[in-house]
Amino acid sequence: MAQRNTLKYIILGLINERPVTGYELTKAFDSDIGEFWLAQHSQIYPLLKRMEHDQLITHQLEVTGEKLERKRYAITPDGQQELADWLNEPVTKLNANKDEFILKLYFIRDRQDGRLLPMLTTQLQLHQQKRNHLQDQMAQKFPDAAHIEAYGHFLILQHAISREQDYCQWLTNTISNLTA
Amino acid sequence: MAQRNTLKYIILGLINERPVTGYELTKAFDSDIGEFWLAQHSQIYPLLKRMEHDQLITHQLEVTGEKLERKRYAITPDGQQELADWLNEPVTKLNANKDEFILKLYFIRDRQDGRLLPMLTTQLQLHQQKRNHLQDQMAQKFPDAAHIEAYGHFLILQHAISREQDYCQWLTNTISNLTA
DNA sequence: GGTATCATGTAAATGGTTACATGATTAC
DNA sequence: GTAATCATGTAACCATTTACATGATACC
Repeated sequence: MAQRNTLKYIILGLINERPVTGYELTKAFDSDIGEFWLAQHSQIYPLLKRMEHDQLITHQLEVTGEKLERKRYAITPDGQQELADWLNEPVTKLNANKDEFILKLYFIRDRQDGRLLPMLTTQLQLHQQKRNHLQDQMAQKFPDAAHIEAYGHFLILQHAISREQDYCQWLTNTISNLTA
Repeated sequence: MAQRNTLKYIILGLINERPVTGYELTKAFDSDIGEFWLAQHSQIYPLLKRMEHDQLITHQLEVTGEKLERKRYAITPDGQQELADWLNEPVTKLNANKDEFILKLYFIRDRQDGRLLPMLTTQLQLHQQKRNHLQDQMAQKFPDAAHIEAYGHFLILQHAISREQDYCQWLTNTISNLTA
């Protein structure tokens, strides 16, 4: 055995909403879900093939214009079962969230270290950008707070914003503490 | 090319503080740094061998009791250079922080979905435990707020606590919003 | 004497990234 | 016509996990 194929479940979840192409799946990781998982098309296409072989999904060919083909994948009953099993299986442990900036910080022992301030300010910019982006997404996708369709999507967006807010706050506090 | 070997730099950073054994390195991922990166001994021992071959580290044999040997690794000038280069190289992008619970949540569309509440409460327990653990660590490792030696270590612990605090807050709010 | 921990390795399998590769369609 | 985007794939390489394997030492 080796690692658990989480990507498979993400793909099942996305296809379960509506039939999609590999290209559309790839795009999904640029936004939304990309906050919490990443995947390139080179990982997605072969996995789709394998999942079809395992009868979790099927595809139909579509043609755009003269020749350009695309495969639109739909979920099978087996696929739906596997998705449901995954959703019902409780998450019993938290995995480390990998953060290269934090790792570097760990090795800065001295409060006076000249690298500290530039590291912190660069990082603050990145997280502020991300926070702004997420807030734009929220405004765009959930303009009406009273009528929320995709509730889970709303929740994770809210969580991501809160997380970035907290990250910025910590960085800001640390910077002002250093420069005081 | 493929993935960037971040573990190498973590190991260099740890060995740079003081000479350590593979066993001690493995233990380091159970606490402290384990918040932000994980590694098993099966990954560490071969990498140590490779790093020694690349002349980033060297080792000396120590013997405990009659026979039990251990290799205590020290950093070389090349290793120190490589560590410094890594630390100086700015972190210009944020990577997705993988969170399986959040992914599952994404696929729950309906606010009335019966799976929602148990998922949230289980997750709250996990994050509360983690927060408590981190607060214990803080009290233990940094009892005197005025005299902080390992400043980076202090900062990342502070950050981890703040992050878990925020996670718990979001879960608590979401739960009370659901049950209202 | 037994159990937990110290201590170091290897093997097999899979996950994931980067690069290579090709061609069609759309919009300017 | 040309650049951006749509669309799908493969190859090579490395990271990471899980399992297999062995023996010593410390503590009760």
